[in-house]
Amino acid sequence: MASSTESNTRPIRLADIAKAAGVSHGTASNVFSRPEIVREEVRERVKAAAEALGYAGPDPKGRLLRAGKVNAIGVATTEPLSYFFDDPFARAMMAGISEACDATGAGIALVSAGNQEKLAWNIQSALVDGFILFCIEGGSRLVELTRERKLPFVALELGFDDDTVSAIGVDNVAGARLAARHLAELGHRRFAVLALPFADGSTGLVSPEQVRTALYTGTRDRLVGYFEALSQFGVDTAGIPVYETENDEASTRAGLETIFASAEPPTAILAMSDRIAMIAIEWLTARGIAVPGDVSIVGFDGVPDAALCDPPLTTVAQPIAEIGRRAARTILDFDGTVRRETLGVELVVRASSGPPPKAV
Amino acid sequence: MASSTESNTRPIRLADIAKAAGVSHGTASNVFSRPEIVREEVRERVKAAAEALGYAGPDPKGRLLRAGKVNAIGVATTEPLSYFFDDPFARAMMAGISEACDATGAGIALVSAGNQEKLAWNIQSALVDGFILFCIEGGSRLVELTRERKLPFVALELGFDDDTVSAIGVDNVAGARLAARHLAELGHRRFAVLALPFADGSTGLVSPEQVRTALYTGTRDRLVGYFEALSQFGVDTAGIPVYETENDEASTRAGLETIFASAEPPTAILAMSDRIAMIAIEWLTARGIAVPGDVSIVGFDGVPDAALCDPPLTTVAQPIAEIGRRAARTILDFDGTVRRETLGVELVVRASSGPPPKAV
DNA sequence: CACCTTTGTTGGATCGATTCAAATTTTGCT
DNA sequence: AGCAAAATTTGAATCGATCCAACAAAGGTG
Repeated sequence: MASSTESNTRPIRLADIAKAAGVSHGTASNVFSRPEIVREEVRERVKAAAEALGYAGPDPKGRLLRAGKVNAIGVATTEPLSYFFDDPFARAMMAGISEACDATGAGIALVSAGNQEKLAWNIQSALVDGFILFCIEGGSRLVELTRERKLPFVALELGFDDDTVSAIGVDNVAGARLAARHLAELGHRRFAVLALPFADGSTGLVSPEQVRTALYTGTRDRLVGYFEALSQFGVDTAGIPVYETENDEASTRAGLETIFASAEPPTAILAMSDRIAMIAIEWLTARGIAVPGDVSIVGFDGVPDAALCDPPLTTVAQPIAEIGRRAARTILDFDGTVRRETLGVELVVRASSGPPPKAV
Repeated sequence: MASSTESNTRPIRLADIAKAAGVSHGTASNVFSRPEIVREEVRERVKAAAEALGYAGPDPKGRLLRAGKVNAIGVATTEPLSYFFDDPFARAMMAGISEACDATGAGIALVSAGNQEKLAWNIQSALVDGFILFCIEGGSRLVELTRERKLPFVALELGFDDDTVSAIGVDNVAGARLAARHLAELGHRRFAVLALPFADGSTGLVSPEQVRTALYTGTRDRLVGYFEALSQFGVDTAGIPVYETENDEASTRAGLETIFASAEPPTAILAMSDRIAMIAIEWLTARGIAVPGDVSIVGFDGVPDAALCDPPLTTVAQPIAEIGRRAARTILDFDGTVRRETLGVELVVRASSGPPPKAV
């Protein structure tokens, strides 16, 4: 019940204290923004007036309009807000973004929403100097929405070929080659791929046609990398089942059901994300299929959790934090140019991959 | 090098398109904010003009000043920004906050900074409707800083006795009693406490004097709860070492060194956070001390990770997400009153606690 | 003492929108 | 056609600050 009596009085403005102190609003403003240029006696008088009236200091809302710069960068996704705190990949990325923001004193505004309509509104009304976009699914919509704000923005992962948008990602082809070569060198010849989305809203086994017309070229590139490397080992890539998941538990499990219903199940799984890989490990282990004894798995991303699961995951590690750092820098130091960066990846061999079982 | 030619032309304003379309700016504004009240013919004309000039839509910076509401809540801490994505407790809390924000379409602005000076500035200039404060260390400073903004704010964990600030926390005394009673009932009689900070910047063994003058009453209350319960079992609480940590690895390890240097080391450890407890488990295990065979440990908080460590941690679970949800609601539905809520906790028994070893 | 600096202060213009009472146009009806 | 009611449109006021050119006062110099 505190402060209910004074609740009808409207907040104190700078002009109010200027009047109270008997100075112009210009001087009053200076007292707060450049105190050194106003005479001490006056400065004290204004400060006293501010104190007496209970002035909260210059309202950033007012300052903002004049200054133009918000000094905050928006991070947007089509997922719910909690994605930023739950998903390991997002978290690692946010750590990198945080670091760059901490260094320059910029703030972070998280932008998302329950539904598409609100998302559009939230992007339109976000008070930020630029956006970093997490382009998971619905990435293209997100890009379109953001483009209309006419603010600098950068997409994480070069999701599409559109050269007009800044993007930071990794060399997916090279990374995928690394993963596939590793398994082939261990002796594997029967593979399955658990893929990320090629397009919005579809899941299931993927046809070459779908691959060719993939909306998400990152997914396609990884597949290309897998196949390139495997071809070099004489593997018939046409016979490899490629199951498109939504990078979640349900679709990954469905994919595994499909793949292992086969008469000749694979001895090695190429998973396009660590998330998928870890779900797969759990699924296989629960069914008594040994990893890597019976089936080897290689993930993609290199999230911190991957080192901690059982068995620890062999994976293609992206420099996630570095991507985040660069993305933030791109917005913070925006110079009007489109910037597309491709970073290198690294194969991290752990315990989820080994030679295929002897007897077939 | 895109768009370098047009970079010197200043952004299009609503007034520009009003002129171009030959209507007043009032009408132009209505086209965007209340399209239904303007005649279709005019509406189309204005939209066409906007399209032609490349207008990005009403600038939120301008709208904000008039509207007054930002529609975002600030979450502040004295830790670096990455704290929100690294710390399990913070993450669970943010998940609850996210949920409430998603539901109402509000945004989240993360506020922090590398140093104290920037922190002050960032709090003063954050564009938010209110704050949620993570009061770890330096909590009192954070509260003072925020209070000056004269915006609604709520402190997480009733860190201090100050009744003028809204706060949401748990019943620390009751929770601590639960933990201590559990261990006493298992037969333990020799205890040690790994505490959270009692005041800023101090660590080490704590004297009763320090406890009495504790800045953080949450820490004090937990200790009081521990001692109350143990006294009932005839344990001499005066002989229990209480080591103040900073809730991090270094100080916790130092505390363990101190505690286990004793001739009669404890058989049970009361840790005031899961973080501390998990660090302790790791430290003990690495030294060949079995948990719970040789030493039992009970944590506090109930972060998700606690269920996954080895052995799974017995702990006093706070309704973390619920606290977050309520905190967000408190800001979102602010009614001018001070609100202090105390939520219940629950003992979750897992494998880190068991009877003390037989032979002493 | 006139003149030039230096230092401080003033008040109008501006940032980009929304709002609302008043003015204007349309529509409906006889 | 005439007139009241309804539907649109206008333009000034406002939100809360910062910026800056112009001015005033004080200090220094020949």
